[in-house]
Amino acid sequence: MALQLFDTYTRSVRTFEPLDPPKVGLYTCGPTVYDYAHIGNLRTYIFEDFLRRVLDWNHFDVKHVMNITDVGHLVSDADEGEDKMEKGSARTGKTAWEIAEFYTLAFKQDLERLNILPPTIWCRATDHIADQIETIRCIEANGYTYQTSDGIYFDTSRLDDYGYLGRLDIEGLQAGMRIDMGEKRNPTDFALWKFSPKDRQRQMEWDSPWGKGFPGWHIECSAMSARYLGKYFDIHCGGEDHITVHHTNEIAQTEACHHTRLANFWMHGYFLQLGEEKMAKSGGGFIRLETLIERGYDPLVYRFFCLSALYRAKLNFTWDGIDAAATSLERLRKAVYEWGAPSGEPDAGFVAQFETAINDDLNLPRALAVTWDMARSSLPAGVRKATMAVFDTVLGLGLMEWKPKTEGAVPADVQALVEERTKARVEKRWADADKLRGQIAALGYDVEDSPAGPVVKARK
RNA sequence: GGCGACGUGGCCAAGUGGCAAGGCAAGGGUCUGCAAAACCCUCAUCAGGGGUUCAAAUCCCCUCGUCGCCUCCA
Repeated sequence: MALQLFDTYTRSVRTFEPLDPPKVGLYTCGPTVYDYAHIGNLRTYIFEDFLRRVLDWNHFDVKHVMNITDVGHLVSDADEGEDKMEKGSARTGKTAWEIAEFYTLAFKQDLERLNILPPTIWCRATDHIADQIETIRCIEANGYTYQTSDGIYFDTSRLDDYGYLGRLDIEGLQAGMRIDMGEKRNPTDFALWKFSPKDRQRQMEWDSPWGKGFPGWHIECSAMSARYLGKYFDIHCGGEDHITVHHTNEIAQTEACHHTRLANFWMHGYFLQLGEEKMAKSGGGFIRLETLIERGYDPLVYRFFCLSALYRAKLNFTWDGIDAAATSLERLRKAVYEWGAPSGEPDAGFVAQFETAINDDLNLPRALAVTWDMARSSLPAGVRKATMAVFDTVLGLGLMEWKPKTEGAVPADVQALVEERTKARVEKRWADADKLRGQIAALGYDVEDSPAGPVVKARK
């Protein structure tokens, strides 16, 4: 079955065909590095990783570009020019550059812990100021800009199909406006270049044909994607929140400059819901991957959790849900481990079922169901293992490498009790054995009898 | 105020016109001295109402509920 993907631009599932086979250009909007990523952010990167792996599965040659936004997105279009980087700087006393570096490293560590494949190319906004200026000049030369007292703006009324991606109701937006227009001509207009405030020095500012300042929110993606992937490439991804503003404006910029709609496919990951509301950096409920680790979960439990829902549906985060994922993943890992070494060919039938699921717009929940069917099938263990090796190239759960944890040293007193109990069991003194198990439990250890002898485990 | 999405068993979640995947939990069972682990079995008519159809969780309408976007946001 050929790969089918949902395209937000056309609001339909389409057969994916590269523009220039077998090459595939993939651009995924990266983080703004002014704070840690929360697990809601990470859900989107996990989705993009599944996409990347499914493209690999289909033998495409993927060039994956991810940006790091290390220059201030403005707090709003109409404000005084304060941005999140400078704000973070004021909060912590570090320079904006140090903050960007710190959170970039933290972000990359999160990706690594989640088994997310690194992109082919990382690119930072501050390394591409010249490209951004060049793109703005191009837009200006084509007549889509105007200047106000605080910057150069994109005139969205000049594009007939502005807002098509988000199916924006421009008049409706006018009616229910919640934003301060400033000097903008249309509510949907946005800054391409902002001037530095006259009364103070910004940490991040550059010279430009329009004066000293810094780039607007959306221009970096148009500029950097064009540099690395060309004016029109295969797939552009991001979170669902990007549909109506960020990606809509990227498309506007690129249409104004290059006369293309930037990407052939537009794909969006949907939000992780925390109880009744989305997880937000402002407000409560900021859960990081680190938070899960502190609570004793393997980071891959979160990846597994994301696997249980479609990328195109919101997913409810609950601790019960995480527990369920932890238990489930543990069982799968143990089973795969106990199968021993792979032998023979992967089972063609199950591989075909798996492929049908993932090629159907990344239906990972169904792929996971196939995985369980396969795991519990009557195939020889070696074949199951060989088949799982193939599945895990997409699942990315590290199933082939996993080993049961070798228990840390058990305290001598516990060990002594365990040995005493073993002796009691050999002599069939059951009451004594149970009593000893109780004593061991009181010290915080569980003892389980296996054919190979007792297994002692520290209680969580 | 405008636009949009969603509402499936105790929980998470597939399925979008033809007898409701999967995981977790729960109950029962096999195994075990007893347990644990593992394995097996059982467990839903799809928010409510109306309509279209031979046939609807799946299409249309209404009601109720929840959420997202419109402001930096994955």
